Amino acid sequence: MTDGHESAPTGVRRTTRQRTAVSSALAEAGGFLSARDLHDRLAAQGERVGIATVYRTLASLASTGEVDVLLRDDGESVYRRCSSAHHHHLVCRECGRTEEVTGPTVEAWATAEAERHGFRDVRHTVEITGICATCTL
Amino acid sequence: MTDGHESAPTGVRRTTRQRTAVSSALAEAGGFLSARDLHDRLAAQGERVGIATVYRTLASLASTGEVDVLLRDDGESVYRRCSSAHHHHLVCRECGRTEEVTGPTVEAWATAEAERHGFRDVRHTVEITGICATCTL
DNA sequence: TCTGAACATGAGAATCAGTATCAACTAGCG
DNA sequence: CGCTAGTTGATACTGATTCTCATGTTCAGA
Ligand SMILES: [Zn+2]
Ligand SMILES: [Zn+2]
Ligand SMILES: [Zn+2]
Ligand SMILES: [Zn+2]
Repeated sequence: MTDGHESAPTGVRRTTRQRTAVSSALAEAGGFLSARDLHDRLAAQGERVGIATVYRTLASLASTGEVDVLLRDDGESVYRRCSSAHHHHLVCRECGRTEEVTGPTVEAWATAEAERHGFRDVRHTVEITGICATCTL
Repeated sequence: MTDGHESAPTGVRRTTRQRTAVSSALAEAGGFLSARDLHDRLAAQGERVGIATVYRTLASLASTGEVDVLLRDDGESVYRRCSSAHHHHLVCRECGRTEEVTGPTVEAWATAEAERHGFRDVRHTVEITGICATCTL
């Protein structure tokens, strides 16, 4: 772990067929998809991209804030192209439909609550789930 | 999948050495532990309980609300004996110290936000993390 | 106390998402 | 074109959690 004589990326991000494919497939999807879902979707449209590359690309997109990552209850991560502004999600447990919600209320509450306990450098996770109007019909 | 002639538990909950051991070990621990942690802890004190049983017991305790389950970022679940009243957690990212926080504010916000979008049967997850006072010193 | 059916257990196999390897491949620059 | 650093993907691997199923226990009832 002293130097990088092997091939540690130095910061250049190349454009490849695979990265483009993953990005646009994710954009077209609109909702949340797991890496596996995305891989299948790509395969269906004839784009051959290795699952490892799908994971790598998603991780990269997530680190730049281009996609949102959600850790589902079953432990699998799902991704979605997402506005970069801080916000939370309202997800339908039935059909997966997702709405973005912003909340100065929670933001303030979370911060206040944390400071009250002497915590600093506060972050938070808020997820709301329910059954959407369509699925209630 | 039509009837249960095999041995599907019908609702009776028996007391066994293993369940007692898991419950009390969890109570003694106080904080959040993974199933593996708990298994090791039991082994250390001479209690031989299969890992599968640890998982089964934890799942059972979680379903009755006797323990809290938290899905960590790395995907592993951690458990903790917990008051049954609805509340959220404020966790230190450095030492793991945990405070329980309740919030009529978030409760109301989450519900209102969900209803505004036509969602019903609303549930929510809220986790706040930060660096506690002790770790800041 | 004795019985037996329903429950529970545990060793090990199976699953499954995600990561590590590493040789072959290619984008981008000059 | 030709080189070099960044990329890819088949595949092995890891680590958590679940499944299998033969064997061991619990406890209501006799
Ligand atoms: Zn829905
Ligand atoms: Zn927020
Ligand atoms: Zn701390
Ligand atoms: Zn709440």
